Amino acid sequence: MKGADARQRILDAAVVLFARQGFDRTGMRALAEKAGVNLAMINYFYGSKKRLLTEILDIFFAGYLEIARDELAATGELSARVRRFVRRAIAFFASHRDFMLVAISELHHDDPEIIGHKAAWARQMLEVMEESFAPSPAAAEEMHLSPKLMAPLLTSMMASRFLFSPVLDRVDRDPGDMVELERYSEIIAGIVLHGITGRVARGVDA
Amino acid sequence: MKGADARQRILDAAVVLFARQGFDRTGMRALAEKAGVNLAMINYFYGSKKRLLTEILDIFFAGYLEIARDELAATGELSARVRRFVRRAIAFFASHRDFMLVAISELHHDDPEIIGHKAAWARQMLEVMEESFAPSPAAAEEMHLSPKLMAPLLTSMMASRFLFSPVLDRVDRDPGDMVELERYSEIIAGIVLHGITGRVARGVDA
DNA sequence: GTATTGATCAAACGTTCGTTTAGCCCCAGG
DNA sequence: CCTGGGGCTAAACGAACGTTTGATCAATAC
Repeated sequence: MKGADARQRILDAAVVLFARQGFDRTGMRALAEKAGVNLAMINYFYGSKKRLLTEILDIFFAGYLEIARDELAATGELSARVRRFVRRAIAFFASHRDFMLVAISELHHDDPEIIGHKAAWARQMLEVMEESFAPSPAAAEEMHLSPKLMAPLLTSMMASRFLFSPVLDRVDRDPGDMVELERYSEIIAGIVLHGITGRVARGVDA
Repeated sequence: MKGADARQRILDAAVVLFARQGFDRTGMRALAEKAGVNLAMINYFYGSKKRLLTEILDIFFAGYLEIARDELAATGELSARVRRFVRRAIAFFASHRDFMLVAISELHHDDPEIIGHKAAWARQMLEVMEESFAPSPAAAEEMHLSPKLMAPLLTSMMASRFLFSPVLDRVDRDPGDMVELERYSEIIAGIVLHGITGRVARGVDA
């Protein structure tokens, strides 16, 4: 069954090209060439270009949602759950960088099919968020930390480094000032929990 | 001088279509029709489709940078500066919503001309950030709040509501749970400063 | 009155797009 | 042996793309 190879190579090439050039800028011919397959094989395996995109979206959202379920909606202190969630999610963003860029950079399209597809995933994520923040101290309710606010906020915060890096890498004011992933996770978790003026949130906290 | 009208109408239509459909999905003919001008007028005024995009980018980045300079890099307590910056920036994002969506949603393109254009703006923003966080207490240095981390982070946090709203609006689990802009600004500023577990950061603080 | 200039237009340029078709190759099942 | 069908291909489809051209029109300058 040689077909499985080709099918996978198409998806690998697609996620790279979609992330770097955008979905619309990426032509089927360039995609076929990078994947090393014939042009017609793409629609043979995936039916259409759009279906190929939704498959990429599903891979990312399924992985992201699973992490949220595992860590954020578990039992235990809110701060510990947030810390573990942020660490795993950022590691996942890094290992699936191009999947993530496609998933949250290709947001603007009016296409009701794509938007509906994403909304189905978002609905599940909102449930996790609600479950995770609902039994929190009254402060959360008081601050209006609704799921519809927290889900985009947490995602944006963790993704910010990857979202802007194509531009920031070309600035090069001070190369080498990019913190490594492990510490990046701690910083983001610290800010989520205590903000930038809060006590230094490295390591364990109360 | 009827031309100024047409030129402005083209830009108005472009920013709406680019934000809703994306730059690549928006054709010159659809753009011309929405603007109520002849197809050839777009390149007559702007030279090319890409030049029209850079003009939109400049409008957004110039406004955003000015706010950062005014509020963030001013004198005074860090928390007060952050609070005022967040408030003004979010108001600017809301009033220039489509400009912002184009500016930060159209990030993936490999096009060196566009990336270089954005990098020039990012360089200035990083200078403001450095200036704003450099004379902070040692905690900032300790937490590695480098400009290259803070600039994308703050921007992403404030933009998260607008970035994901096309999808979230279609979820409709609990319509009406979207907080209004004024309170949204306070919440974001509170999280930036004190996190979600910090003391409730509404109103004045020490 | 005539030349100049900038705004506007319809039409066409060549290219690239996503998709489809018709057929080849090769191997398992009868 | 042959017969199907899945993997695979070259070629073509019509449509849409961004851009350019040459002409027309109105108003200004000489």
